[in-house]
Amino acid sequence: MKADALRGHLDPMILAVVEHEPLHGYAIMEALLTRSGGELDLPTGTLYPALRRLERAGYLASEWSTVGGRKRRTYQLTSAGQKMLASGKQEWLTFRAVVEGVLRPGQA
Amino acid sequence: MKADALRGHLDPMILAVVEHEPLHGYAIMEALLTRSGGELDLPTGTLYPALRRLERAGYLASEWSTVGGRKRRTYQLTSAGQKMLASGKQEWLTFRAVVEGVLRPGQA
DNA sequence: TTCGATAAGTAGATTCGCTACATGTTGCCT
DNA sequence: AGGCAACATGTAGCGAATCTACTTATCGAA
Repeated sequence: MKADALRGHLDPMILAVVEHEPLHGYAIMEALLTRSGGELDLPTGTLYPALRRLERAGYLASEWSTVGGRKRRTYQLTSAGQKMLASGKQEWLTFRAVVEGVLRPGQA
Repeated sequence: MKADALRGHLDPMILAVVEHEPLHGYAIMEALLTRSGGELDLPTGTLYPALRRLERAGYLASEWSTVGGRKRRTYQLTSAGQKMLASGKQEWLTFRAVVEGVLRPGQA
């Protein structure tokens, strides 16, 4: 999968992963990897800045903790983040329809 | 639809539009608009540079003509472009599976 | 004769995912 | 004991592609 195919789609994906349970960065990476069937293996230089961006934008809130001697920053969805996620899901459906309307991927 | 959702997906869409008939830039814009149900209204500052990029990359070939006093540059798919389009369609399916695996857009 | 549609382009800004680097802990294997 | 994989977080700077805004030009209709 090409690098910048992700552009503009990563944010809702991150929000989706913490929708039902708060997770720390590393766990978010693992969740994305699992949910994508091993396809989405984000470099830390992508994920961590993205998380800070989402927090700065008010979609995530974070809290530090220490588990087994390791420091974790755990992120949870804010109510603004919930709205963002909902509209992100909707936008995805629109986007998918647009691409498939043009691409007609069923046809060889 | 957000601006950079398109990132990395525009190229195969352009190639798809000229798959069965060569078209000039303006007609490609219209075809994208039509096929996308009015959603994909590209600014010329996006489309024309993209076409030159695709030609430079060897996926499109162009030819000038004059129709009704207006100059047109008509683009057609090269054989490299055909391969690119085919793999682009395949990549789209992968990408869609990745996003939907993470997003689970059916769930509220 | 002005305006919308047709037609093609460039310059420059912005954004964000990437590579590469930096730091530190824990626990297993040899 | 030493080393290495996994766990955990982060920054600096690059590059590519889409965008806004602008330019130029023709044609037909109001």
